[in-house]
Amino acid sequence: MGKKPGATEIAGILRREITKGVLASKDRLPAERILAEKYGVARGTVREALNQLDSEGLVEIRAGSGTYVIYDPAERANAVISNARPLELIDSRFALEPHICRLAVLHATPDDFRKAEDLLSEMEASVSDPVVFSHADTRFHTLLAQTTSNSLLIWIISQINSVRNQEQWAHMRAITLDESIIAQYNKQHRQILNAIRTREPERAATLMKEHLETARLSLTRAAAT
Amino acid sequence: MGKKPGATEIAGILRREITKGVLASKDRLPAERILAEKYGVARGTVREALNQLDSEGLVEIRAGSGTYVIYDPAERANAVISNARPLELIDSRFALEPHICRLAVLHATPDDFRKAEDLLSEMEASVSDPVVFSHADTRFHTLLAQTTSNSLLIWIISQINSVRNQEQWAHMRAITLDESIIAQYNKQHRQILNAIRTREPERAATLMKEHLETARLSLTRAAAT
DNA sequence: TCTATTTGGTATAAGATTGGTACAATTTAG
DNA sequence: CTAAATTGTACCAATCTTATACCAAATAGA
Repeated sequence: MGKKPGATEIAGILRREITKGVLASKDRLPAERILAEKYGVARGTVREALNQLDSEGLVEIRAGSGTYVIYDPAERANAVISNARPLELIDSRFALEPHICRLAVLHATPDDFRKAEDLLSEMEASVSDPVVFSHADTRFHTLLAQTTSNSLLIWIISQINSVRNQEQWAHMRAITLDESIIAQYNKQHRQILNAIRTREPERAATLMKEHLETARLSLTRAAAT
Repeated sequence: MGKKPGATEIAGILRREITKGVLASKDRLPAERILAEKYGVARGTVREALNQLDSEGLVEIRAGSGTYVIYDPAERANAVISNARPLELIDSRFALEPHICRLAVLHATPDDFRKAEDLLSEMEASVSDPVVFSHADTRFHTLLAQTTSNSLLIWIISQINSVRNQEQWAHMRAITLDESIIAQYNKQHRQILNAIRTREPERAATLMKEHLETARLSLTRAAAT
């Protein structure tokens, strides 16, 4: 595996150890000569790696003293996303997606409807395949966000979707998505799309709320099992 | 599976590894010759794949050095948020905050009300100081999000609020926040808080919508000047 | 306090590694 | 069959790594 680590690789190794907490803040790293021997590279290479981390603000190099970790893991916002719980996710979607439907009514183009139809077809052909359905479902809700042309909303939805694509949620899909549930979702998706097509903002928003309520119920039901 | 990978397929493999975080930002990809051997293709094919990723902005190719991942979700977040336009921000808040009010009705504690009262007092004492008012206003809306106890919503609102604290928005405040507007905001804030206190979710949500509509109007009016 | 040790800072030159490019032969797709 | 893509090869230029030596700053111990 590790044939010939270079400065970038050394920096990557140390960066991961720092951000993962293996090397805590204020810790002193081993001396450059020690690190060089440990990773089997020249001292200049270790030096270059440490300078990269220094310019990133991860470590502080003090001449004659050593190299110290200076890193505040609290400002790491990504952890919030990774640790979001299912009901928190649903509540967030409850806040966002009905209004996204209202905005979609205002901005949806024929091209958007064509793409949405394709996704609905794909989902309707996948009632027995939760994995394929779930992927198309995510793209459908993403598409609705994209029709708003609001980059901030699109980004927020993409962040929320990144949660759903994580490994821990695969099990959630497996226990909540049976054929009858998927069939119900498909029906609701089509109703929502129709309401947007006929330019009924409040109806589209209400249908989306019902859709999310269905999802919330299937979640709590599964959790009770 | 491994039939005959072409340049597009190689690019797809690497793209997934990058976006899924297997290859983190600043990491160096294996040398073209290594990748060619790994995937069983010629170096030219790997080269084409890397050029695709380069034009997508996912990697940076440096002659004599290597190919480096430059895709960082966190940086993208900053870019999106920094470039958000005022009306996009209002629309996003329109999506989020009414429902946050509904959730606040369910979860608000006496301590939350006490903190909210403090902020209202601070804002009411700042009708002639847009800077102080605006700061307290941000904290008020943040507090509402915090009462939901939904870490995902709290994080989203904090991200949105980070926009409002930026320099370019100072000018926006200056031209939209005169004394009468601030007085109106204060009145609306108090109405919202009262609706939450009396546990009227829909009334709180409606009042929040009216509040945001007022903000939207003052924005468009200022933009027309 | 003074000294020895440890640590980072700098410089250098040779050699290894990497991407850049060109071209003809071959395979694949339409 | 034709056009495009892939392959295999060779060489070039840019960059990085190595190895060594010595200097300066900080630290630890007498």
